[in-house]
Amino acid sequence: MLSAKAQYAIHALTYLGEQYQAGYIPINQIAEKRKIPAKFLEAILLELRKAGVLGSKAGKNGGYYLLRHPREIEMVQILRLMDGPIALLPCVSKKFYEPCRLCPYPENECNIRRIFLEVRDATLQVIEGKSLLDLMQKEDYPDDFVI
Amino acid sequence: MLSAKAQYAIHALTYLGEQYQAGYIPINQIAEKRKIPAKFLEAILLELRKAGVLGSKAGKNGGYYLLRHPREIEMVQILRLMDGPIALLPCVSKKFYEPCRLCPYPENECNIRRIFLEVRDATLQVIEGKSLLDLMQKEDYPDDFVI
DNA sequence: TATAATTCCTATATGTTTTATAGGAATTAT
DNA sequence: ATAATTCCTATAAAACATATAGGAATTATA
Repeated sequence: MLSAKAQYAIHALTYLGEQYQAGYIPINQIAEKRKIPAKFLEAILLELRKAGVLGSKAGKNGGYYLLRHPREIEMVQILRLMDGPIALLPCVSKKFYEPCRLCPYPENECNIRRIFLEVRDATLQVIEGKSLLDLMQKEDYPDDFVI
Repeated sequence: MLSAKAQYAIHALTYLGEQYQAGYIPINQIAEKRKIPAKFLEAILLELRKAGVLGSKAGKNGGYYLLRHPREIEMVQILRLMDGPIALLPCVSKKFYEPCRLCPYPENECNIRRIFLEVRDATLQVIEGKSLLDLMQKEDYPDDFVI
């Protein structure tokens, strides 16, 4: 399962995408509309900003906004950023690989590994190529709008 | 990612399957051969026994054994037993469903949900139908052997 | 029948991660 | 100036995962 953090991130980002006309969106508005604890959300948005997904403006009338078109924000990046590996086992992870410590035979002969590699590939097959736009409720996002 | 518990369970079960000639297998042997903390493993095997996956015999020369042919032990049952849901979101879980608490619009219109349903289905597509036998290193398990 | 090897069971400890909050500094619009 | 915001670091609280303790019950067999 995704962590609460990852779920909050997804909902916050889709909210930002859906409110694209509204300029800078303050944390509290997102928190209220999507029922996310405000201070926790603050930490999440900070992280998304540092990862180059969001921009922000401090001060009165400030807030957060998407740095790129939702089509250019990869779903898989958000998931990895928040929760780490997509794979179910370290030994089949693309980005967080670690060797198996448990069994004596070599990895490339392991049937456990082979099957969990299939699972990982099936998952990536679905989510690679998916963007924030696919997660949003809007069909009518302007083709070139970035704040 | 799978918990250590789920990984230990998988490795313990495949070990039991691979040692099918050996009769009752004591906890300590599995723990040693698969480098699993013995007391933790004990709790896991107990749970698998209570779930009807394993049988056990107490006393000298006792130990654990598979109650069914490895072909009849479903991978997906083990995963759910150890770690709960296969799905990444509660609102798309088959066996652990919970409604979404975050957004205001109805579930059947939610694009987040739609995509995570795709992910779940892709995962299940791979693992449903897979059995312990598929996870084991043996190709030559007798067609009808049960202890 | 005594002994050793095992599972059984419940409780608890320990550690780690996740989730959440606190609080003040810096920034900005008006 | 003031108010509304982000920024940042620290910490608290809760939950969960991992691991261990220890004695009772069971069983084989010497």
